[in-house]
Amino acid sequence: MSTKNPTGERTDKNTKGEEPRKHFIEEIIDRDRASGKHGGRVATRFPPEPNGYLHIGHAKSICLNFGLAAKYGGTCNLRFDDTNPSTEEMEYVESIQKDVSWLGFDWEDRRFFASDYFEKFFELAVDLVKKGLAYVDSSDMDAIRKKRGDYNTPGQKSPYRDRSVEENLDLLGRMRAGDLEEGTAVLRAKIDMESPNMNLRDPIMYRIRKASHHRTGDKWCIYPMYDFAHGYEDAIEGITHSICTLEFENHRPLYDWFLDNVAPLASRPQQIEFARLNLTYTVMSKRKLLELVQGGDVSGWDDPRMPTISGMRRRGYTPKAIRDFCDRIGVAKRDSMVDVALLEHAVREDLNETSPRVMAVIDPLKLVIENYPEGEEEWFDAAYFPDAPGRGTRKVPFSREIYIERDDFREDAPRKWHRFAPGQEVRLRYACLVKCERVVKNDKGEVVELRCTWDPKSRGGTSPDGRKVKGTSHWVSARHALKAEVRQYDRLFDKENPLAGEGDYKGHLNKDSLGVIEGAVVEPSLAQVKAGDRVQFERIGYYCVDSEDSAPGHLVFNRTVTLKDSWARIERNLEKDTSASGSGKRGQNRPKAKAEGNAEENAAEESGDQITIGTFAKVDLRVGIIRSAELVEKADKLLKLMVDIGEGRLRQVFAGIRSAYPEPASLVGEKVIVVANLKPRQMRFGLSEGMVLAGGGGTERLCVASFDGELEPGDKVS
RNA sequence: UGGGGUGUAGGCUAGCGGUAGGCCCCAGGUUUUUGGUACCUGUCAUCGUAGGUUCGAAUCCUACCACCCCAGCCA
Repeated sequence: MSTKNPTGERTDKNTKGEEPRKHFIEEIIDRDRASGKHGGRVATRFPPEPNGYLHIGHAKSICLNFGLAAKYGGTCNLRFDDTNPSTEEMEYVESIQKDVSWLGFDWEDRRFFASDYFEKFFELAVDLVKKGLAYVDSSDMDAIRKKRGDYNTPGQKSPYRDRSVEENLDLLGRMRAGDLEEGTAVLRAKIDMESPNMNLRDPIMYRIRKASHHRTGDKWCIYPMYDFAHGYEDAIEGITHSICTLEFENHRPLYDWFLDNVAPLASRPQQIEFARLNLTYTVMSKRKLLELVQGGDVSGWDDPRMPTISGMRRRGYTPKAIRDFCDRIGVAKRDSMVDVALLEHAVREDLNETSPRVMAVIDPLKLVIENYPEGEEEWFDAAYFPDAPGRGTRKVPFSREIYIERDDFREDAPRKWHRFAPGQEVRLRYACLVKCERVVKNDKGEVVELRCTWDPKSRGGTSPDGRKVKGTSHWVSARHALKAEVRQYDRLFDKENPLAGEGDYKGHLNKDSLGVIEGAVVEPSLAQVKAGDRVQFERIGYYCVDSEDSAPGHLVFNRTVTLKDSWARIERNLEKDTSASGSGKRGQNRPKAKAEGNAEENAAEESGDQITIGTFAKVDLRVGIIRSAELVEKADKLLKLMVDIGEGRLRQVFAGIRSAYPEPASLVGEKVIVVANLKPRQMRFGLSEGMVLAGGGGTERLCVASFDGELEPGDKVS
């Protein structure tokens, strides 16, 4: 219902994303509280099965359940759903507890185990038997499966379905006592063998399992099934909202059936389902993660490439980043696959705030400052947080021989290269300006050393005469350098969805997901770092001291995530410019776009960077005369041009050349080159019916290509 | 060929009858002793499709289509 206030403004609509929007579960809770259900109480639970380590998908559920409790002043229990002794272990309950508290959530004194309720479950089962709603089926597994039917054929009743209550009670007692062997009998709920919902075709409640349970030992040899147990666990604990993932939607009628057919318990919980998290470039099922661990594809559950909480912790992720991520992805019911870039964004955001900056060189190249006295050294002040100098500084030693990043040097510098190259001056961060004078190579022609000179007046890295030095590089003094091992982690899989398509997902493991670099060097202030410490290696990325393998004499750093690298982007575009002569829109080379590229583009791609003359000939270039030119409002780069190309009408063209022609009137009368057969493009200001060729790039040196001479509008340009 | 769900830009997500908003990605720019950060700007959606109701539909109705889940003595 829409309501309007006296000024006519809608009052029930979300204002510009101010209030965090509510997801459907919060709406359900709001409704329940408004109607007084559960006395307004909110009680949730996080119910992991202790048969594996928690992963980022569980984090979503943890944040949801604990978050809801916090938001509504309720409680959230940690409950181990340990109803299957054959897969569960104490190791897992330890790790789960560690992960939940590390994420920042507190279950206080509410740690529960389903196994604590085993006696109660048995009572409930007996109750159901007495009501004629459960029976012992002595069929074997195979017979039960066959009689269950399938989607198109109803199931058939078991021959044991109509045993008397007495017989059932007796049999159930013997199941419990261990008189019956595994697989010879189960307790089943008597519901409906013809139900279109397979879950309702007399689901199994108890199976015989003569295995030792990690908590109850050998006390039991029958164990309850999930559907039978879960609702009761919730009810016993007074849970109000029992949140689980979508695949349990089909089980909800069962959840309700079990609750409705026994005497009322402490509360009547409601099951609500949401979509589990999927992340690009990884897998999320416990089974597959186990396979990776057991198959030796990773070093363990806490391998920093794993999407497990423990792996991410070791990798350097922060609890806050993970919580933020979970907030951003939202809660809904549609299947989705979240871009791992969003996760990376969340860590960068937190780490940018919290990680002190230090200098490290991953792939060292020696640089000798020829006019710096041998044997001398000086120590420069360097801020841990350059954007907040108050947050502390350290001293960084400088001397005649230093290491720089090999990647920061190019013998043949491309355009826009601001870093080391012959003859180019570069700033050494916090230290000084140096100029590369000479390159020393070995027999194989590899660069082994740079010979430079420095400007003593630039101490601290300042420019004494105000000369522009665009590039700043990180470095480490050779004499003072600490050796370090650096592990350059990358995505575990090289395919967005490793599960899609044919073939085993393991075939898509990223061969380069772990790059171990032994010969890195770091500044001496890092000598005392402790396991888990996080830093930013300036200009490179965020790193974390490995909690297992790092030691004072042997530092090991794990790459959490790289810094954003806009040089990589520039370089990509440069390559594209040289191969495609800068025509058309740049920067749309997302993987999808490539696949959907039209035939011509594909043809061009097939022959590498070159196109055939035939392809080029398809471009219809015409002489055009600009008849009018004006600024486009709300578009600071565009000019609207009306161009005559001899068609008897003017073409409207929007061109991004405003920076070069602040007074567009000067363009009127220019003879220019127009791409005449470009597919018209609908822009918010109107239709753009072609393109005017221009030279230069960026804002500097931009100019439309024009002709002099006796050319007529519409003349072909070749 | 049963049942249960879900469909809003490249990816997430809001919208709850008044004509699509946010975040990520991408592109460009300003500031910068990190090609980082911050800030600004921009591109991209006839809301799965087709009908209908209505002055008005992403929102209501109908039909269709696509995708996901279900035949463990797993959870």
